[in-house]
Amino acid sequence: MELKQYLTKRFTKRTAHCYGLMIESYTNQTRNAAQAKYKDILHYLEKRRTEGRQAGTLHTYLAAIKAYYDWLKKSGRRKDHPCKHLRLKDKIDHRISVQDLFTSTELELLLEQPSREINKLPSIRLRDKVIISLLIYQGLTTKNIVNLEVKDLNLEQATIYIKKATTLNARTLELHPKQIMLINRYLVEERPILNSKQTDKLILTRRYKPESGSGVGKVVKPYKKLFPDKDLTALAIRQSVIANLLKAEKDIRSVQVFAGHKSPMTTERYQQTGIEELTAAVMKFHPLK
DNA sequence: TAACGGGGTTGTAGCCAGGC
DNA sequence: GCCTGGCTACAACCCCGTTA
Repeated sequence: MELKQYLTKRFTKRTAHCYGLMIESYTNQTRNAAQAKYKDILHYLEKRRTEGRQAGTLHTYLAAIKAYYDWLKKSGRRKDHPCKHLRLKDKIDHRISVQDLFTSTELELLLEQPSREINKLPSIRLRDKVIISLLIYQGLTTKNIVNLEVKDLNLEQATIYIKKATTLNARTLELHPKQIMLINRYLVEERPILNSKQTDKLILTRRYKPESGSGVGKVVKPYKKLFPDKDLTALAIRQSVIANLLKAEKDIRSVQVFAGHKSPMTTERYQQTGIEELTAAVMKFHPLK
């Protein structure tokens, strides 16, 4: 069995692809990689570490390398596994940088900004506003937004159904009063023009196709200049919504359901005590060297 | 020809599950 | 309850094709 075939069989398409690239990088940079020893693998990882790779990335590289030697062993090309029990000491930082998040007032500001205007193409001004509203009121991920269908909306009951994603639970969320009219206008005025291919997806591109995901980031990008000290992304908006909700409600369980987190541990990462908040602010403006 | 979207590539971060 | 390993989604970037 060839390596590519082995990876595809063992992992998902995406992971197999990533691991394939990482293994290629490893074998290109390691002399006689197929017969490499424990110290050769450490040397390679150290090299990546000095290049500034984050702990999470190093763990991913090691997982790919382990898969490579699993394949060599399984296919009879090698008898031993040089790094089967290798564990990295690099710790992955799971903390959310709460000091870089946005307040509810700042987020509402996004919805009040004029939309980008592009000539000679179908208007997507309302579509962009709908996307912004789903980010700042429901804290959806890009994938959540892309997967939305018209039937997931219930404007009469002011709710929206968010489908289950790989790592997030399904949930039904309330729509903000400001969204009802906005979404209705999008459905009546813009979407019929964009929907020449008769798809059920809610968010469509000006090329008449369902939104693939890259467009969500592009909707957010023009507003980055409003917050020069922070990094405005779709993900940062979601994190802000969750953190603000936790701050206001202090009820982890309801915030967990809102965010779609499978584990309350994930939601807890967004919680921050006053001391931690203060420390974060000090570190941001007066970093200790 | 400019502007845009789509798709591929690459590196990073989020999330979950399981072990200790 | 914390830590770690593993998987995958996301963001940034780039290039190419399409459209006006």
